[in-house]
Amino acid sequence: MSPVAATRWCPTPEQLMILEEMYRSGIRTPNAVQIQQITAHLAFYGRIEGKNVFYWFQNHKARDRQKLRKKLAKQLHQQQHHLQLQLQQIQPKSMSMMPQPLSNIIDHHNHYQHHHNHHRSYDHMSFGCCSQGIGVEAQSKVLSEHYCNKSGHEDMLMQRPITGQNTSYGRDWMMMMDMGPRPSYPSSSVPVPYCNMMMMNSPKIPLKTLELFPISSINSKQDSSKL
Amino acid sequence: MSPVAATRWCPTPEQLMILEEMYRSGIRTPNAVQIQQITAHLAFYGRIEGKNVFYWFQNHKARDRQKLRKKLAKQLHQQQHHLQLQLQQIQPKSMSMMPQPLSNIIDHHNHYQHHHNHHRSYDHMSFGCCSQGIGVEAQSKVLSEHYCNKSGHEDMLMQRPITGQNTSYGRDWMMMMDMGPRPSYPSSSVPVPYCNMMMMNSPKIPLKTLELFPISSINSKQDSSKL
DNA sequence: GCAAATTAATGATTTATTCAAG
DNA sequence: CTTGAATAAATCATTAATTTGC
Repeated sequence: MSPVAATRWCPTPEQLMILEEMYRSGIRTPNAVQIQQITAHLAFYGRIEGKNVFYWFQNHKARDRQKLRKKLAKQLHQQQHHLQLQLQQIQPKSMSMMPQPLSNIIDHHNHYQHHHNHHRSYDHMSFGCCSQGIGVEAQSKVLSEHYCNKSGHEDMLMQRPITGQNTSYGRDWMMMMDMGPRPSYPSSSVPVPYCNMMMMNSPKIPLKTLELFPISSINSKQDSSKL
Repeated sequence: MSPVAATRWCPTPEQLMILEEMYRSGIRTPNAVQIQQITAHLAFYGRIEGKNVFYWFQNHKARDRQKLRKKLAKQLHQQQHHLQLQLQQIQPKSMSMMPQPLSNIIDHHNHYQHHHNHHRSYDHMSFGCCSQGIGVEAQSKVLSEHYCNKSGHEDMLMQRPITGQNTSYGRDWMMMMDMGPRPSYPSSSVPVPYCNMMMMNSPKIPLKTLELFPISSINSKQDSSKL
């Protein structure tokens, strides 16, 4: 048996530097094709597989967020005190300021009434608090933005395909799968709802065509097809 | 146009943290005055309206309860199960053949076994330098992964293969990914220092390694995607 | 100086959550 | 309401740093 490769991947300094540079310059969740390419290039410096690249970005991003969160939490810990004081000023005897254990009881008590009241007072609101493609993702986006803010890309950051799936690994993997098992559909017509146009994150192109011709043309077609 | 504002509210990390802290400290159904106050405070960190605060507490409370319910249900179920077992012990009948969801039992006993034969693998990687034998190792991995495959239940026997990868949804696409890395570099290829290539924000992709990797067309857009 | 012991980092997996399509 | 896709969070496991006693 092969004496090597029975252990976890350990990035060489070169690989690490490149990955970090990529991260710094904004890559967070590379799609399948990107991963492929990154992997191919990093392979020059040592053993590496696609999954290593995938995991590296996942972990790095997560730990970045984690770090940032701790930082913010610390910062806010002080504000916390301040806030509480102010809240107490608002309603010195408010039940809502009671310690947690009582919350359930309290809640039961005034649920009906409060709910009713508020509902009334906000009668005019539109109840569209859901059903758009923004959510946790966006939040984390904000986080990472805080961390590696580049310039004025904020609006781009917030943009997500409004109705569509998030761009991501999933579809890409499927496409790769198509390479092997079964070509369910001709590579020209891909049955995936494309909505990311401006979002530019998924080359929904069967991988096999990668080395043959520029994908941009296809992309542009798709772009115009939606939205 | 002005960045956003036409989309639903998306709490900034600071806002979220403050809201969560308030929730933790007992606030469940803030009244109108409180909402106003909270809103005013949170407005410091970003766009926010009273209704956002209102809905946030509403949703958070609801989901909290939901979580709790599930948890309790689970506990109860377990207790029942234990009780049953105890009863059966008292009155042992045909316990031996008791049909049980094996998955539960089998499940969490993984823990891989160690492999201490490998710190060797660094030898040829020599931190600091590069440009040598890569390429071959990946195969063994692919091979071993090939065994524990979905769809076959005989694989249960193989579960927790000694060297690594656990079963799971991850593996499938990793295998797919393995198609790509293709560590076998064309002999001519030179490791262009290449960090920028993948993420050049420029919409038009300059690029040096173009001849080898058709990245340009793909990357041109995606790269800026996630930054 | 040196390993054994301990701790910190980080690669790899698993679990929980979220969104929205059916 | 259920379910699939995506992925963030939590966790596990191993490797590197480091501390420690000799």
